[in-house]
Amino acid sequence: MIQLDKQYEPGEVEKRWGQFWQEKNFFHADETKESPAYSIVIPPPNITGRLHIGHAFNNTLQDIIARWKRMQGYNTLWQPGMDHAGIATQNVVEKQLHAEGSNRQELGREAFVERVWKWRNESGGTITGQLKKLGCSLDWERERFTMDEGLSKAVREVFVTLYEEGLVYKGDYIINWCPRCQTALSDLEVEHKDAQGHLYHLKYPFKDGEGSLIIATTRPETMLGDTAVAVNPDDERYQKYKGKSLVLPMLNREIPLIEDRYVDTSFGTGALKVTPAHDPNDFELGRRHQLETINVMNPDGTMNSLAGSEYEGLDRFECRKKLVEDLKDSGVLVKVEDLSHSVGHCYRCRTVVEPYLSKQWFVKAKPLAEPAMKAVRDGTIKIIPKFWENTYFEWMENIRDWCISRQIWWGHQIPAWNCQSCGEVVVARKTPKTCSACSSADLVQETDVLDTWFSSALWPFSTLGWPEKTQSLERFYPTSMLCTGFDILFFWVARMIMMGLKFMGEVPFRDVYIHALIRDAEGQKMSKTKGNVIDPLEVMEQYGTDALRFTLAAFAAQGRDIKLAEDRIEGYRNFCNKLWNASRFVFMNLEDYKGSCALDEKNNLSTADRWILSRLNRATKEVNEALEAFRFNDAALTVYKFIWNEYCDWYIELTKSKLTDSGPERVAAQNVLIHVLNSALKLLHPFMPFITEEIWQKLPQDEDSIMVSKFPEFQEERTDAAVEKEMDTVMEVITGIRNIRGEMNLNPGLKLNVLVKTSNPKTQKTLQDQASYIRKLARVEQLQTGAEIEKPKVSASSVLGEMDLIIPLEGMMDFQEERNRIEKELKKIQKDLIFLNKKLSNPDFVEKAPAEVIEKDEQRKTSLSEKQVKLEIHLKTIKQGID
RNA sequence: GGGCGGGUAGCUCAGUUGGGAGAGCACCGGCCUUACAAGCCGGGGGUCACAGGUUCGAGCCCUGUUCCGCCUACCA
Repeated sequence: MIQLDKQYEPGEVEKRWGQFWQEKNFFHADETKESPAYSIVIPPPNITGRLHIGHAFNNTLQDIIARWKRMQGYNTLWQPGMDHAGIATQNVVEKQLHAEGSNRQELGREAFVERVWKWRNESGGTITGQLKKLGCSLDWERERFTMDEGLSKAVREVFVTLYEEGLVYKGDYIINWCPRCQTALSDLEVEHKDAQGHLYHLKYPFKDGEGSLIIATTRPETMLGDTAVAVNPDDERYQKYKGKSLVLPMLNREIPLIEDRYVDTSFGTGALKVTPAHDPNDFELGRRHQLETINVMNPDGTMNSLAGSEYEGLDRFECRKKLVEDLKDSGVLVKVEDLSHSVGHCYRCRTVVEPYLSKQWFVKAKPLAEPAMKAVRDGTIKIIPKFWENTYFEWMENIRDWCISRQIWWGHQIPAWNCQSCGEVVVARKTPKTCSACSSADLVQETDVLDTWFSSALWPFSTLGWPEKTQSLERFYPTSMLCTGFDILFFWVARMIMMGLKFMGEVPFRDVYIHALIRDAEGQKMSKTKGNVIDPLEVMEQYGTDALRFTLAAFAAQGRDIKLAEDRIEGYRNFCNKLWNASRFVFMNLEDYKGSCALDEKNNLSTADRWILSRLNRATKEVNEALEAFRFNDAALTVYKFIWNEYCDWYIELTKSKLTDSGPERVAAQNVLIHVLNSALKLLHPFMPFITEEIWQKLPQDEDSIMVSKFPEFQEERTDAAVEKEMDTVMEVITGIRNIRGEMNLNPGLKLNVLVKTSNPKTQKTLQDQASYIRKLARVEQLQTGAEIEKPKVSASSVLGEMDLIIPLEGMMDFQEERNRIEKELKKIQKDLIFLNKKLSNPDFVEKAPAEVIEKDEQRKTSLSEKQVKLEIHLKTIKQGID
């Protein structure tokens, strides 16, 4: 006989089954298998990453779907892998070097990249092990890395093709520059934060010495790169200065006054200093007016020689400080205003980003965005919840070219070579030996690498072997669903759609499930600096992985952020224990069990048996439907309620009386106990893989693992509405008795005699047939039913629909207590009746409401009235008892 | 500036076609009833942010107000 401990201990169990699944290779998807495929690619975590609660959430949801689909018989692939995370990883290794008193420049590019690989092989990807701990059924055999040879080949193929089609170009533009990381960033990689700054008003004198203009700026240090002042041609105030020149203070450079309708006459003074090398709008202005561009900063954010000898070498913010002092001293600074404005920061290191003119590579986005929008518009791709589609369209419609070059060393080096002889740029799939224009061998490869998101954009097909025509690609592309947070909707999802359509001619996935962000109990975003992070690994240690997973699923209602509170996790840990102990009970009653767990319909199934089977069937339907629609919380809650509130609270209690007998009823109960437990475990398995496997393996069955067993399916014919109704009656009586017991403060151990008066012969029969249940669960000695029952004077009673529940309490009646109870009930009824009467006497309602609604209310009114009458009579006798 | 999401029990949140609101935790009372005290039984608790509107009927649909959160934007 199988015995379980009194408490479920997750630690050892999780380790054991985690290993078992992998040894058995159950996570592997076979591309040669013909059964219908279901595929998901993991959002590749950074190799620098450690599992945080967001990962845990994201991957739990994917695993739920993967395990569910696998059990449904789909050839299920969940593709694992990691992202090389260019800037983040480079930062990590540079920090190490710094600690050693070295830096990457000292090491040189080749040695540095080698060092990063070494780091990655040794300590990169700790998250892989953590995902395994979480129970993720990823096909580890297929693990990919964005810097792998195959994926690098895909990157080159895509880059070169786009270049050949003119969709990749190189040029001088203002980009977002991080002076700390010393690289360009895409628009998306800049985080805008509101900051309290200053608006400096500066006086620029006219060259002819007659008067001056006041301009306003938030970044005074950029004035050193000014090459014009602009006003709006319609601005009356400045008409008279047309065609004049000004003198740039401090540097005494002559700059023209230009006119452009871009200038907002209502902001500041209506006069705008123009710095084409340090502001995107000024850059455009400069282009329109053929202005000189003067870049006054070094890549590290210090001022260069063009800023003048006074400022050269100073950091941009030091420069600002000194310059403002100097401007004040020389009378140029007219006034300083406070101004709150938004300032861009590097998303990797939080340094204030500098708009910076430099030569970069770009992807032309518009032509790629058009089909990507269409795919969502026509429903080829479904975004769930749907409201994210709006966000997607809005961004796509205003999409700008994507800056893809990064001035770092860790990443895919751009496959472009500059000919040192003739200046030709050679872009090629294979490293060229000679210049395509002049045949010189003097080629130097572009030093920049590609944005990490460039390779991520290819993930759904590059991981499957593209550009080779592999069977995996054939089998698993397009993938079925993508599960991710909204924070990377543009970074990643949109770009995958663009690239997938461009290079595969087909969308990369059908369903995109966008989940919410996990916050702390106060709704704050979790962050290390705030110290409010919940570490999933600690939670798993403390409460068990299954409890964490279930909590996350139960919280995953669509469209709302998740405030994670620890007591919820504890609650679901208790659920594990509940399930464990229910199973313990089942095993304790199997010592003589010989049958198979297959359900023989011809067995003498009791009412309770048939009831729980019917309920199981309903739960099964709901779970499948909920998962189909990615309503994880509904699915989780359905299983939870079924197991706890139906199987445990009622069915197990009901079987106890059957199990004490020997004979067919005991065997039937055993069969049903096992069958329902088995099915419930399967329903729960996607959410709680470990505990379900542990219990399931002990059940009599001959399959290898619950994770490859068949997921329950709804069977119409298993639904038994009649028996559910019967059980409802029984449960109603039991609850009614318990209620009286509780409210009358009767000892729970006290056996009671109970009378149920009802004129409905069917109900009478039900109660008589199921009397043993009522006796056992409500602690009843004698149960008498009939139409002509005389109510003893000293008794408590309540009205349950068509039944009068009467409990004689001679010698132990607390009349006052009973009176309170009845009056409370009557009060409620009166309130309801007033409401119903009002409603039903409203001619509009009777005239316009659907017949079934009126019917329902009429019935309610009738039964309430009857109940009222009965209770009033009862109350009268109670009052006599008091007197 | 524009857009989106949200305000439901003390707390965290469900509520899928509009027909008088649910869960978990917390709280109160009673139980070691031979699976489970991480449990069992019973109970109290809500002008569904506010104000209008549509409707016989609104937590749900429409308008406005307000508070919170997020995304987005080149006003120097």
